Amino acid sequence: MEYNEKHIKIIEAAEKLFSDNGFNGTSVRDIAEAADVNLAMISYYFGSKDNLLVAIFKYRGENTRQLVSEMIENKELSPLEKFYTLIDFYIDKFQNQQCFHRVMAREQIIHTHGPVATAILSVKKTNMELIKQLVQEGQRKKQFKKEIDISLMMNTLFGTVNHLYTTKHYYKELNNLQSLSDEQFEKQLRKKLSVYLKTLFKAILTYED
Amino acid sequence: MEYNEKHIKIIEAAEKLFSDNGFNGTSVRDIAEAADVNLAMISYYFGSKDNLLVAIFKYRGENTRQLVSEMIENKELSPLEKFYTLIDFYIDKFQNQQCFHRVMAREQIIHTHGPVATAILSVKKTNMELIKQLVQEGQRKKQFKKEIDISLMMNTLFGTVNHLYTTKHYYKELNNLQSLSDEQFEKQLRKKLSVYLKTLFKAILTYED
DNA sequence: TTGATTTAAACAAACGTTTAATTAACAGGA
DNA sequence: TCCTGTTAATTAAACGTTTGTTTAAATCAA
Repeated sequence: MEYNEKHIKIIEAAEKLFSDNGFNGTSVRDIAEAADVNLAMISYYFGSKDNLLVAIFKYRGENTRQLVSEMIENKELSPLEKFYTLIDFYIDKFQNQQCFHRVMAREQIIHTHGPVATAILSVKKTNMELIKQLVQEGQRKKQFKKEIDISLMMNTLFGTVNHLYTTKHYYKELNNLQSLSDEQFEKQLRKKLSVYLKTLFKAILTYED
Repeated sequence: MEYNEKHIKIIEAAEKLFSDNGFNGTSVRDIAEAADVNLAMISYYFGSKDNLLVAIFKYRGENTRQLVSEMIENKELSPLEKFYTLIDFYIDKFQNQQCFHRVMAREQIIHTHGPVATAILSVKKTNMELIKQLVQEGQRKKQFKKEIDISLMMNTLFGTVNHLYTTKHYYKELNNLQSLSDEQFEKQLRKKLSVYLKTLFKAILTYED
């Protein structure tokens, strides 16, 4: 699917509104106004509001694979270093596309079947494969431990990052960080999370119990 | 707030529908039909649909504190054993109240302010305090390591359990477990998650890097 | 008889989508 | 360069539903 400027304007406006108010909490009229296009253009371009949601997932789901797989095939880094890079990659992804990930976090709960679920599943499958490769490389080189449940481990990675970024307003409150500016807070959060996750995953990957 | 049978019938019907279709994806008429009450009774009892959502959070947020704090004050168990009990407690909670936790997972993303956010924050504060006590006890007894970011650690606990249970249909697919019956799957998931999290948190709490 | 509960009906507002008319873009032929 | 035929893009208006909430009458319990 090719998207022109107007498609993208609509997609990004919808993404922001879905993120703030949810899919059903956003009207097509809201989107049209935010994207500064006529109401009917949304049906004309995407067919329906549901299809627009699917378009958002397709639009955002394209680039990831190549980036991650290039990084994994990098010969310079040890498996653990690669994993550290992967962690920072996902943190950056959540940080830079917070609207999208909020939409995804909400919609993946409801859509167990249908086109949205299919789009999400395909991204998850890709992630799973790539991480599996990386873990197996680490195990071959005896740098990771033998018994690693990759699926649950991914759940911890995405679950932690996802939960933290989608509910960061609670994190801010619980840690009395309300005085920080948004930028300061985001910067600090990112740094802390990065250090924390690297320690955590070093333990998961190497700690024999 | 006192809830009679009819209140609870409405609350539980709403919880199930919100879980399946989202808050804005569920009409008051749907709820009335599912709860087998007249449409107007919902306004009569709760005032509005928004208040009904708040009522769900209050209804479910009541019991937790006492259960957890009794468990933490139990003198028989070591801090690590207590933490293991806590993990199983939360797994059971998510497993037994999946509808509620799906609603919560979705709504906590959107509600950054207002009565829903307040209700959620109060539950989180309680959890945080109790876990903090437990971690500090473990540190005093030299069984846990010194530097532990409790807030991020909680994020991992809730993030992992939450993400896994709210997106278990993807987990099932990704691990080719479609042939399992729902009961078998749930049973297996619970067991695996319990073992996994105990290993994981033993590492987080004791592993010095 | 009084006040709480329950009901069917009605309310205006908002919803996603479609329609039919209008404008813009652009091709090929003079 | 201009005219013309055709398709694509854009618009305001309207469509029929559905929405959350309210009303006013009816039923119930005490």
